[in-house]
Formats: sequence, C-alpha cells, structure tokens
Amino acid sequence: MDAGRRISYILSDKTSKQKKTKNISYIEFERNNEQNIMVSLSGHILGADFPEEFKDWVKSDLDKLIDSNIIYKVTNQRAYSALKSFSGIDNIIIATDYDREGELIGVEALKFIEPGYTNIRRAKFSALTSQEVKDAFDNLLDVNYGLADSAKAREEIDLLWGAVLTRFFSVTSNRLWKDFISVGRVQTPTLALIVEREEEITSFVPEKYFVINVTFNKGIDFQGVYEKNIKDEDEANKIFNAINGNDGIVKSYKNEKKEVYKPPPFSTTDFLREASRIGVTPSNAMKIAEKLYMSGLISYPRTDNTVYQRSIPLKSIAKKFEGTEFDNEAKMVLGQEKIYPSRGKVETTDHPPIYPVSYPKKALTGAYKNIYELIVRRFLATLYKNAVIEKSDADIDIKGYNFKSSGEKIIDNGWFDIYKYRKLREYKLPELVIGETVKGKKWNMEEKYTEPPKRYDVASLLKLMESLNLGTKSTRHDIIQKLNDRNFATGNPLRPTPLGIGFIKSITTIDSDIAKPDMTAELEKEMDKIAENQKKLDDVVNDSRNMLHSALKGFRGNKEEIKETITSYANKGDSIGTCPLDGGEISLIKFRNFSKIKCSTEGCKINFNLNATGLVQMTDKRCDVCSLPIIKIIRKGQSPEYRCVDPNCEYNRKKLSIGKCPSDGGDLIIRQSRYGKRFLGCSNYPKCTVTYPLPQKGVIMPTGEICRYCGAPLLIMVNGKRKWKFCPNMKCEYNRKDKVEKSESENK
DNA sequence: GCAAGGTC
Repeated sequence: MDAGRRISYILSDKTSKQKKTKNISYIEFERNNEQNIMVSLSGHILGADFPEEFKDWVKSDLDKLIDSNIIYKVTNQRAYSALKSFSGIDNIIIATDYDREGELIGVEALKFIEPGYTNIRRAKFSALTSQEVKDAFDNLLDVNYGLADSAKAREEIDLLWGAVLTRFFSVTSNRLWKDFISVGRVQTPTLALIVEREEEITSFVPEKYFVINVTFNKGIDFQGVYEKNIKDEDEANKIFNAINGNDGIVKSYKNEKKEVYKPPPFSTTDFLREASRIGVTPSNAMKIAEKLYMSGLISYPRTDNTVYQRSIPLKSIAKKFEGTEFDNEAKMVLGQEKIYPSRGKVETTDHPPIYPVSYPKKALTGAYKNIYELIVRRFLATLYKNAVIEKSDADIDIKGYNFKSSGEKIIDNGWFDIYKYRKLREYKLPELVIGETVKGKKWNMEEKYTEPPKRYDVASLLKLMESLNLGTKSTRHDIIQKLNDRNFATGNPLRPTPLGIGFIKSITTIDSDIAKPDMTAELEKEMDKIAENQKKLDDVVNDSRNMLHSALKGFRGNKEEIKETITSYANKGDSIGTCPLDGGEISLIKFRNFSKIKCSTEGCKINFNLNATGLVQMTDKRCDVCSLPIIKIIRKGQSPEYRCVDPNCEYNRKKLSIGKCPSDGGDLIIRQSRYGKRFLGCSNYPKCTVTYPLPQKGVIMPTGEICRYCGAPLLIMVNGKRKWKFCPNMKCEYNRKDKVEKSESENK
C-alpha cells in the first residue's frame, strides 16, 4: 500500500475508497463527518529546465545560459491532472514527507489546485502509524515556504552547474550526444574519489617490514607479537636472535568485561551494506525492499533515520514473529523484563528506520526471503541485549623486548544469537600472573610488505558518500550506476575507466568546488539560511551564478589542455594484448554504445569497431579465413566467444549462422531489431526478406537438422534447466505434431 | 541531450 492510501485508510478508520476515472486517480474518505479527497503525488510534479532557445549545445552561449531564467515543466502528469480536476475545495492539507524535498513537492502541488482559498495547512508525521498520522491531522502546522525555497535553490543550482559544465566539457572535448561528458555536484566528486583511490594504488610503492611473533605455552598455546613492525632488516635480525629460544616473563596482565553493542536500527545505507554482505547488490536490494514495502511487509525503505520513534509499537511487532521461523528469536526478545531498543547517531523526522511491519502470508523465496530475514533479524537484534566478552591483555618480556598477547572470551552471546550474519570469535589466553615465566615454544620472524589501499566497492563507496553528505538515501546507488552507464567507472570493486581518469584530471586543472564534496557542504549552509529566512532564494541562486561565471572563465582558460587530456586518455583505451602482426599494443577504446579495437602502430590493419559487451582479450590464434587475429569475449556465466577481429569477416558470419534459409540458401543469422528484439534473418537481406521470430530469453543452438514440414532449420532452445527442440516457423506443424509425439514417447 | 531529487 502506498503512503497516500495508508494515510486515508488510517484517517477514515478503514473506510477510504479508491476512485478512478479515465485519467484521474484519487481516494475519497470521510473523517469527522467531513468529505475528504486524497491525491497521491509520488515525487516531484515539476522539473527545472531552460527555455527552448538554448536547445543547441554547440551554438548556445554558456554565459547567457547561466543568466537565463529557469522554467518549470510538469514531469508528473498523473499528479498534475488529478490536482487540476477538483473545484470547490475548502481546505488543503499537505501531507508529504516531512523534509526539505517533501515541503517543495507540497508547494508544487498548490500551484495546480484551483486558487482562491486561504486555508492551507501542513501535517507533520514521521511514521505511518495510526497514532502519528491521527495526531498530525489533529495538530496541523503552517506550510514552511522557506524550507520549500531551500530545496528549489538546490534544484536550480544543480541544473545550472550541471548543464553549463556538462555542455562545456562535452563541446570542448567534442564528445556529443551519447558520448557526452556528464558533470554534476554529486557525481563528479564521487568519480574523483574513485580516481584518487586508483592513483594511490598505481603510485603505491610496497615497503618491506618484519613481524616477530612467539608461541608461548601455559597449559594452552597462545601468541605474542612483538610490539612494533620493524622496517630495518638488521634490526629485525638482532631482535630475533636475542629472543629466539627464550622464555618470557609476564610484565602486565589485566582482564575486564566489555559489552559488544548491538547494532543500530537500519538506515538505507546500512541496509544496503549488509545486503551486499549476504551477496545482494545495492540496486537489487533496493528493488526487493521496494517490493516488500509495497506488499506491506516492511516500512518505507528510503530513510536516514536510525532511531525508532516512540509511536512504533516495537513489542507488538516482535509478537508477530511468534510461531514463525523466528519464534525463538521473538521469544528471546519478548522474554526480557524491559525492551531497550538501540539508537543510532542519526535521527531524522521524515521516516522511521527500516523495520518489518508484518509477516508474509505466502512464504517468500530466494533473495526476497533473504532480504526479509535480514530486516527481521536486524529489527529483533536491535531490541535484544548487548553481548558481553571478557577481554584480556598481557605484556610479556623476552630479553628486554616487549611482546603483546590478548584474548577474548564470550560471556554472553547476546544479540549475536539473533543476528546470525556476524559472529563473535574467541581468542584464547590463559590466566596469567605478573612476574611468572611462560614457556616459549616457537619463535618466528616473517617478512611482509605494506599493501596499497583497497579499491572502493559499492558498499564502501555508499558509506563514504553518506559520510561526505554526497547524494541522499534515495539517489546514492543511482549515482554509482550513472558513473557506470556513462563509461566513467566500471566493475565492483570500482575502477575508473581511462575516460573517467582523463576527465577528472582535466576538471582539476583549476581549483573548482565542483569536483569536491565541499560544494555540497557550502550549498547546505546556504539552504539552511533560506530555510531560516536569513537569505532569499534568488540571492543564493544569483551568488551561485556568479561563482559559475568565474569557474567557467577558469575552465575556458585551460580549454586546450582540457581537450588534450580528455581525448588522449579516452583514445588510449585499455591495453588488451600485443599485435600478432607487428608487435604493437592493441587497445580497446570504449564508447557508450560500442568499442574500438586499435593497434598502436601507424597504418596497422587492426582498427575495427566491436559490438560486444563483456571482457575482451587478444588470443594467439589467427582466423582461418583472413588470417587476422581472433579475439576472445568473456561474459559472466557463459562459455567464451571467439571472433575474428574484423567484424565483416566471413568467419564471424559463418559462426553466427544457425542454418540455411529455405528460400535462397543464404545464412540465417540471429539479428537484433530496432527495438532490441532478436529474430532470425537471411544474410541476403534486403534481397531476401525471410525472417523468423525467436524466443527473447535463453540460448539458441543449431541442430543441423531441417524441418520436414517447412524446410527451416530446427533449433534447440536452452532456458535454465529446460531444453527443447523447435521449428522457428511458428505456424509450422512440427511444433504441434512432432513435439507432442516426442513428449509422449518420453512418458512411456 | 545537460543535474539531482522525488518515486508505483
């Protein structure tokens, strides 16, 4: 159930009714003997844009674009027509999310309701619980126009900087249309983080160091590690020779009980990180969470909040899991004398943390089951007790050198019994007495190397973006996806592409905030001033326009360098091997919709387009037809594909051929239609127009057999575990007769 | 065609 339906359902004591005419959908309900209409908005209704005259990227003057007025276009037609359709309204209550963007969405809606009334109020609730919603509508507030303006400033400044710099970098590097260079307040600093990390890794010089450790024994074996890592080999040898073969004397020993705190309630970022620990990617986890929310199983999944509001009936929710597979866990939680939920650092007023709302009537399966279970276990864990461990630490001396030993013993497993994704580990250390001698058993010196920092994976990047305040709970994973789609970064862990590196190098030629998280921080300050009526929307946007003029001036001064940097990096591509013809370097240069394979030697034949997704490698093999090299394309979960590097070579056509055309004997080839659907077509097109439709999913293989009814080649289809033979001619009798005969004979 | 922010 969406938010609008839930609110009206609560306010009307479950008597609300959904109404739908041709274009308009709304909800009617009665409350306190008054008729109400509820219109669900679902996001912004208006979007900022520039006037038509600035349509052409190459011809538009960017300084004029900066000073242009910003127009607003309807982007949510459904909400717009619903709002437009009513008249004779006495009161308006805005009940959007209680945050900056929510306030703006509400104010956008006011624009489209018949004017002429004065009574506009605002409902403030932070969870869609019965109590909160009813209280909110009994205690209405005023609309906060300043808050809405602060969001509008954000929107206009993002459009101005984004559009102006996107156009500047795209036009300057001559990468237009699908290959444009996208610049934005959130995406560009995020890409810069990925590029900076890659540079740290490539410039990293490993350093050698030595670790000395000793296995001691007192009843049981335990480890002591020399207190320092030693860089100097001579010093390491000196220490090792001194301690080797000797016993130790206990210099200090202490042990104390420590609590291991239970985790805070789930925010979106924490949820996505934990989901990726159990093997579900953030975008998948988000999709699943949205579906669970829509089916009423969990609360709203987009939230920064990590503190349960008082209105959430924690105990009665925990009760819902009695008698389910979480029976034990629920009873553990409910068996406590009092329940003290954990609290995180962030507390917001728009939504509760993510928690389960109900137990599914129909059992969930696959990733849905795992994600739901994660949310349930997290919820119950936040209501249970902290774990307790006994931590012991000792200093042990051998010949004047200090070794550290430590141990951890579980006293009470606490919440770890519920949240099975984490485990407490025990490290044994016997009880020691200061001054006693412990026997040495093994003495060891190890040579190690310092390691470069790790690349960010999607989970750690989400966390970092959150701490730098880049993006919001709803947009962060989209931004990472965008960097992927725009050919700036790839894979997980994320690496920048040559284009990504070249672009960041070129944008950091001048010291502009657009590549740093600072721009968001500054914007936040200005937005707060607007919200508190200390500054006006237009003044803030105009200040930003002036900063943009001067940033643009700076970039213009480096135009040649920017062009050179981006093109040289983008054209360098990734090296995928050496050229078997002349020993040159073969590069794969990626564009948004295709790639180029090119040899570094001037005049070399190898300079072809490549239409393929997946990892491309050179092989030593040569094509039988044209003797150019064969390339290998690797895709996840599929056997590798081999192709001649020349896309027009006969070798590739034969390989793709799935049989002969019954009309003229040409090759039937799997092709893609304009709309992305695959079909079989004759290689003699346009002379021969024979085509056959194909199933859109699964692997299609030739059989070499010919259909005895229509002469088309018979094919085998493999989709998951199922596998069947068919004739691509849908009307052919083969599919009715021969297929039936076969399955009957299998039944015998 | 541009951004980032909402969201069935």
